[in-house]
Amino acid sequence: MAESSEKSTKGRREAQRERLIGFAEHLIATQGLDAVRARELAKQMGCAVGAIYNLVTDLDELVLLVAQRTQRDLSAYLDAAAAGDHADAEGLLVAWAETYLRFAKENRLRWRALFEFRLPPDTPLPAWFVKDQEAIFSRLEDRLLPLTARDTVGARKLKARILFAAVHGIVALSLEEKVVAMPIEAVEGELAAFVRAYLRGLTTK
Amino acid sequence: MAESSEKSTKGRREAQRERLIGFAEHLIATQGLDAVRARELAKQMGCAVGAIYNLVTDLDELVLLVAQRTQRDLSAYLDAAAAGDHADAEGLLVAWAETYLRFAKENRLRWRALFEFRLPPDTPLPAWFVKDQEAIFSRLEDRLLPLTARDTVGARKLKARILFAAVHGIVALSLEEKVVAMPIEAVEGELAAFVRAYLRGLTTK
DNA sequence: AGCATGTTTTGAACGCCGTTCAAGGAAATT
DNA sequence: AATTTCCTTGAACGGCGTTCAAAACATGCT
Repeated sequence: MAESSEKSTKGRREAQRERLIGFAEHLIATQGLDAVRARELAKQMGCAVGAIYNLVTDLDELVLLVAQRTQRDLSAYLDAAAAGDHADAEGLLVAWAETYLRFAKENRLRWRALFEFRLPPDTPLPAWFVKDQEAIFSRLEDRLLPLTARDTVGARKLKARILFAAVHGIVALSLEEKVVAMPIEAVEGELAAFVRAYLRGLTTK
Repeated sequence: MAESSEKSTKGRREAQRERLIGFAEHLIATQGLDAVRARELAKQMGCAVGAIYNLVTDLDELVLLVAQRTQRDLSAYLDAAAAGDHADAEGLLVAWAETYLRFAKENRLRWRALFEFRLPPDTPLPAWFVKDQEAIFSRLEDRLLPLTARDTVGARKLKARILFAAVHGIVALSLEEKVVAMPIEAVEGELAAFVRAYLRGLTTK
């Protein structure tokens, strides 16, 4: 009957899993990565600690699932920014950089968790996680195309990632306050200039 | 008599502190930040757990002290790179970027710890830590001077930090393997081009 | 020398943590 | 109804950072 309340037992399990991810997401968003603790989650779920390990193998897996959601939210931000009109490819790339900064600012703890989590050494990122990441970068590659027309596909892929990494570095060090004298307000004013300068340098040989 | 073995009790305390920092540094260098554990340090020091808290208020403080050493080592790398001869300011800035990458590669865990540690929220970085950091950036500022002659001091300070942050982001994402398809070897080949492109873009209005 | 005073060292204990697992309960299958 | 399969429970395990009463040591004084 009611399809959203119980359904098959398999569907119920899946629903519980979603609920768990939601709680973890909320904990991360409000208190940071370290707040994801088994006993707290159990309390919120209304179950015993052990039950969590039926929905998820690890707390690490849970964190990764939240990270996936965060990546998707970021993707949505970028899509929204792309919807506006931009004179040229550079305009959109600049807008994306500023969108990234805004996303990080507005979702600080969740965004931070994206780079803070560690999976056991030599464990590669799972394929489902990488897939969402590719989606983000493929956008960048497309927009870099007009500016790097003479590059191979591989070289362009790399340049897209380098541009992202550079912008990320700027955003990260500014928000993390690990490096002094990089106040966020000042960076907001300079980020566009940075991207423009790099792109200008890319094209002027 | 023997001045290096005991001296005043105050000096002994200081020596023990150095020894402790050394062990912590070694743990970080070989096993990462999480390996800094009170009981393990006590074992290496040959004392009881509690004694550690006489030399250091926290494990956090200890980590910060190690971070300071790492910053200084990085400083030495940069100095060494500056000793070579470079045609122009750009040449040195490029060399520094590549030196930073090399430092991160050769001291991976220690370098990572520099950005991984967290002090309690709203705790500012201690002054003694900030001081060593300034030393690193002031170099950059000096070299950026010819390229940003028309900027105010503040604007140049910011640009120096932005350049560092950008390079750091590229190095970090490549070494952390959180973003796929940024293999270190490929980045090694592109980092100089990135810095050159940015600097070229900076000067060509 | 003995005693009193201050300082340092000790390690058991506290309150957390992630994770496991024997036991009991519920649901599905026969 | 009986049986098998699955899920849930929560005490228990080993580990963590940190504390603190008591013991050991050092120092100064008579």
